[in-house]
Amino acid sequence: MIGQEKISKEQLILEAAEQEFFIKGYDGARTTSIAQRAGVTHAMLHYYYRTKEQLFERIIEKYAKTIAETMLAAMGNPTMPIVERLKDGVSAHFDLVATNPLLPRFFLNEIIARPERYNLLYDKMKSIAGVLFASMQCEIDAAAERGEMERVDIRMLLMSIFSLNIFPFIIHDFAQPVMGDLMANREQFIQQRKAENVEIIMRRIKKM
Amino acid sequence: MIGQEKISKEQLILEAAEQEFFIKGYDGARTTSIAQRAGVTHAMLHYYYRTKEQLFERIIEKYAKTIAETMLAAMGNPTMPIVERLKDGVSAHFDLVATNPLLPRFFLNEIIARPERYNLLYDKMKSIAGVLFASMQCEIDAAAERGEMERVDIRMLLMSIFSLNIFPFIIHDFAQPVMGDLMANREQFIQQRKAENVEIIMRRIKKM
DNA sequence: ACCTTTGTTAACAGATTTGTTAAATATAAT
DNA sequence: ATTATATTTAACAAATCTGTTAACAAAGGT
Repeated sequence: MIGQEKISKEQLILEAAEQEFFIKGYDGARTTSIAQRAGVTHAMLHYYYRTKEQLFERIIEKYAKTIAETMLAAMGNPTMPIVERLKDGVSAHFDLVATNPLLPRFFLNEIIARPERYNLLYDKMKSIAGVLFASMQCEIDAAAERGEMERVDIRMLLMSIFSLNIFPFIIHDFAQPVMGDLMANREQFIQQRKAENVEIIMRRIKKM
Repeated sequence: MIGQEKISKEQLILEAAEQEFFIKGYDGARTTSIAQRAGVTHAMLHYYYRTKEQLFERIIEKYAKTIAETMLAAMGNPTMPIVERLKDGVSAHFDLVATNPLLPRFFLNEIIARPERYNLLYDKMKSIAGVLFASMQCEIDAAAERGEMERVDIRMLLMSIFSLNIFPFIIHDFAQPVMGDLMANREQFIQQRKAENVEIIMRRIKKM
């Protein structure tokens, strides 16, 4: 059989689980349904991954790095001057979110449903965020002093960036039917939305 | 017993179900857990509400109007001039979201997990939105023509408003630990966040 | 006091779902 | 070819969860 790509069943199950978990969450997902989606019996799922829990953890592990990188991307390139850096951050963060559009909602839901599970993640984030926030705030204050931008709280600004970049993907399927032609072409809409978010943040920090 | 408020068990169950469904979603919620939270046996839950499904629908019914009103509030007061109207809309929408901070995430999740359930809601929204969008866009274009504001797409602007007003409540519990003192006082943070969102939207539409 | 309606409990039944096991088949190594 | 190892299937076991039922208790009206 020429050109017949052979993907292992183990891999098929993992991909099916991803789709199922992302849409229905841990509680809503069924091992039998995941197996069915992967085209195998559910005994196979347990053979490769033992339990639903372990299968889930595999997926969490797989995406933990993606999430961390995405959030870091919003901080932009540290070598740039702060205004450009923020512009770059908005754009880079948006692109990464767009690459995994279902990930934020999935992850937030799981964290809210079982917060104790993610204590390690928290501690890591807290220490990293503390340092980053401080240094960026310092740069902002200096730039504000020079009249290059408004003095803003970096935490508020990042919350705005996350809101603007993530939420449109969360409501995407809900909003599409009521938005007329605006979201008809997905690629086009995403580009427009990115430009809009950059514009909003740039106007927010522009000295007036 | 003076001052001893007596709340019916029927009501206690409904309130417990609300909390449970809001946090864990339909699939994650357990009728036994809801009953336990309400301080009754789970047979009582079935006695009053027959099935988990019907109990869930009661809650959906209860909040459907709230959701519709909240979204409409973002359109502001139609008698105001458009710039003030938008400012009023951001503020009013934020306040309503803040009143039911768990509602948006809950509702979006349920709609995404079972879209077929909400077809009536969709049709109603589509017809209402179509008219409202058209009239607001008309006002914006007229104001832009007079140089009072930037010409923007009302649908993009509303998506920005929804994003900024809703997302902070979705990530609230997740963000709090990493934000230092910023979110320590909830009331204060909410006021700051509202002011920030108004500022962002006003800067977005300001003529430059 | 008596009867009716409503509320409450405990025990249980049925369905669903996760997970196991043992036997059968295929694959690879020696 | 033979052995060992990996994969696959079907049947089953155990746990969980939803929903029912029958017996019992409380409240309210006549």
